[in-house]
Amino acid sequence: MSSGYVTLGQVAEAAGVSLATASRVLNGSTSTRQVSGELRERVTSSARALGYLPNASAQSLARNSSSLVGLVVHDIADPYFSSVAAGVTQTVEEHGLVVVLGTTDRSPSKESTILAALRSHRAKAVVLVGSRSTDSKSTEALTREIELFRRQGGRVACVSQPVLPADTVSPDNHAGAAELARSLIEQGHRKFALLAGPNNLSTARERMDGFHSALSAAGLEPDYQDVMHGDFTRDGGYASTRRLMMLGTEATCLFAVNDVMATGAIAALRELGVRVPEQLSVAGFDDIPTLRDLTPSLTTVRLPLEQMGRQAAELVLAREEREEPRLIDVHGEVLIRESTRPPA
Amino acid sequence: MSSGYVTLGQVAEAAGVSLATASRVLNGSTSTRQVSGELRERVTSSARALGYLPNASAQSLARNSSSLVGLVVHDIADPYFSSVAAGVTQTVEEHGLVVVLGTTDRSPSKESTILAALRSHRAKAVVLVGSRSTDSKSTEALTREIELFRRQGGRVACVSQPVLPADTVSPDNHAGAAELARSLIEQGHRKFALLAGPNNLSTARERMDGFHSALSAAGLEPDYQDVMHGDFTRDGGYASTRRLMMLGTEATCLFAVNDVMATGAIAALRELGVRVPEQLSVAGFDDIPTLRDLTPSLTTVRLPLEQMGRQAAELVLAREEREEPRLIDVHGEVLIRESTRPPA
DNA sequence: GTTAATGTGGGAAGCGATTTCCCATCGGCA
DNA sequence: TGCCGATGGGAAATCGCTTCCCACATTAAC
Repeated sequence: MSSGYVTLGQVAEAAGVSLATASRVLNGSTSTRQVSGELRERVTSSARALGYLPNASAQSLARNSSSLVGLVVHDIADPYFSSVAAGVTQTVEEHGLVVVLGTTDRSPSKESTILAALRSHRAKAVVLVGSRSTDSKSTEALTREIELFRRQGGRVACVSQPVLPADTVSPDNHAGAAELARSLIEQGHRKFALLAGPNNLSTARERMDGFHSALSAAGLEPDYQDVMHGDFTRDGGYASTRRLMMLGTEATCLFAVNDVMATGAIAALRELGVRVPEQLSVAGFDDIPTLRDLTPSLTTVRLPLEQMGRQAAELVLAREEREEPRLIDVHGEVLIRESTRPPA
Repeated sequence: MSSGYVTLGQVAEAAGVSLATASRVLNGSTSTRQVSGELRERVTSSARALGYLPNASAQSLARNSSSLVGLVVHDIADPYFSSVAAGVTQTVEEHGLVVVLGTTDRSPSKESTILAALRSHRAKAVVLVGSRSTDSKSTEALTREIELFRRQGGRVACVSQPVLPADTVSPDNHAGAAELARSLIEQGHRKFALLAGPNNLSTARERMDGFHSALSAAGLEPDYQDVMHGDFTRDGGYASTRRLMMLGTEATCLFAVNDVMATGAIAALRELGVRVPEQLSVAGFDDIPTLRDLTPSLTTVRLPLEQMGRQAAELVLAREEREEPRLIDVHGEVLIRESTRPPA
């Protein structure tokens, strides 16, 4: 009573039935087994009376599977990840399961560690959010970890990274960036500066590629001197932009591969006395909800982040056990707002 | 091999020792027991060779305690919570533990559900973030849940809510809001409009009270017609502000009890053609990192959100088992920025 | 009126660790 | 040489729950 736990055995005893029966009742009749109504009632009521709460560890051990679902992000404070995380969390909780949050800090080794922990807990599934480095070196350990995870019956889904043979919710970065580029060209821009991401991240590269291909299609040669590599963070965007401006550029429009970097860029430009969009247009990607109130409002490519999280979770929690890894394509909608305008 | 798990038994067998010995080695010698160096080596190496990974459920069952630490927030997409969450997560992971994320959606019943799940998993501790309703009705079940949780040996810490008898990291909302009010008065403001939070949330009320008390101290009577109640969300702030302006106000400064609502307020004012700060000053509270790049930059009270998360986690993970619930006071620093200026 | 089919409850064997005893062995010391 | 206290290792009991399998009963089928 004071420090004790109520066990199934105690419930069974109180109800005057065997452990097996009590278990059956509380599990809503395992498979086709039936329990008479009267016993069922006795068990449930004494369980309630005793305040019985099953020991999840014991259940996991016996069932060899837990009610845990992993959610792996790089940085939960980053609004991109927190938006997706919100979707994942909602869905997982709706299914009566529990979210285990792991943050990688963008380190592949940490990611492997997290996956191992999930494996150790016999997690039911895991949703990997954000793009990973694609160079085989650092992916190797991760891939093996994932392989082990699914060998245990765990399901895996990715958001924004069709790297692994797993269900994936993938925004069409290439098309979105290309469409954005076309809109900017249409506005009259001819020379662009680019705030790229780390080159080994698929997401970053896809957005760059999409942007480039649209430029090429329009007969424009991107000026590679105006490409700065950032790290997807606000401060990275800020620093890269300062560097870019110090070096000097003739670009009339700056495309940052995500909104967070674009935010840093605008901050840097303001400090340097460069007015946006009058002197330099700025465009981003993602349409981060928290950043929608920036001034000037960001021209960007909208991604339904929260919904993507929900879809990934659904994918991984779906009863159906399909062979083919599913790929859900997400369309990004170009939003022309205040931060871009036709060049002077 | 193909679908199997490696158990401690297999490791022991491979090393030619008993289960007990293998367990002792892998746990770094339980209590004062020593294992000879040679055996120790044999065990660790065959564990590594076999790719042994302990079954966390089995460990939890045997030890009656898991490596899980709960993190409960209202809405992980809200930058306030994601900032604190980042701090908590960092610290928990540094300790080699695993974070279980629960989102309440601001519903007390969901919160109880989460706590029960944590109890069921024998979580080591839980960090509750964000203020809860203080009316006893909805707190009752939660309090009981918490009581049960700690009876099981679980530790509890709260961030920003010294409601329960638990370790708490609490910003000094009253003092911060008062200091902010004094600064605004010093700027020359005499009539204020207030975007309050839900009245039953301690955080919201403390900030209101602090603000009011500073006004009174300055001989100013707050005009209660200009108090709008919001819900801590951006859209709530937006809607309340529209309502406020429709009703008309003579205030020269609008104080929103958090940055998120202030953001909504600024958006509404812009739509209404009211210039900030020229026509109306706006101040917030929290200094949300993601919102620092707003234009105009927000006058606010800075709270070290991430650090608060870290502290709460430290509190709950500290080895020392102190009797008195600890209370860590966090000072909020007033930051006068662009969104407020002396009235015309 | 047997035999077979079905429906229900209980017994007991795991699940994979931890941990408590208990025993064997090895020195040390008288 | 003999006894005793350490010391290191193993057998086995748990932890709380699920589930296979058997027993008994009731009813259906012939």
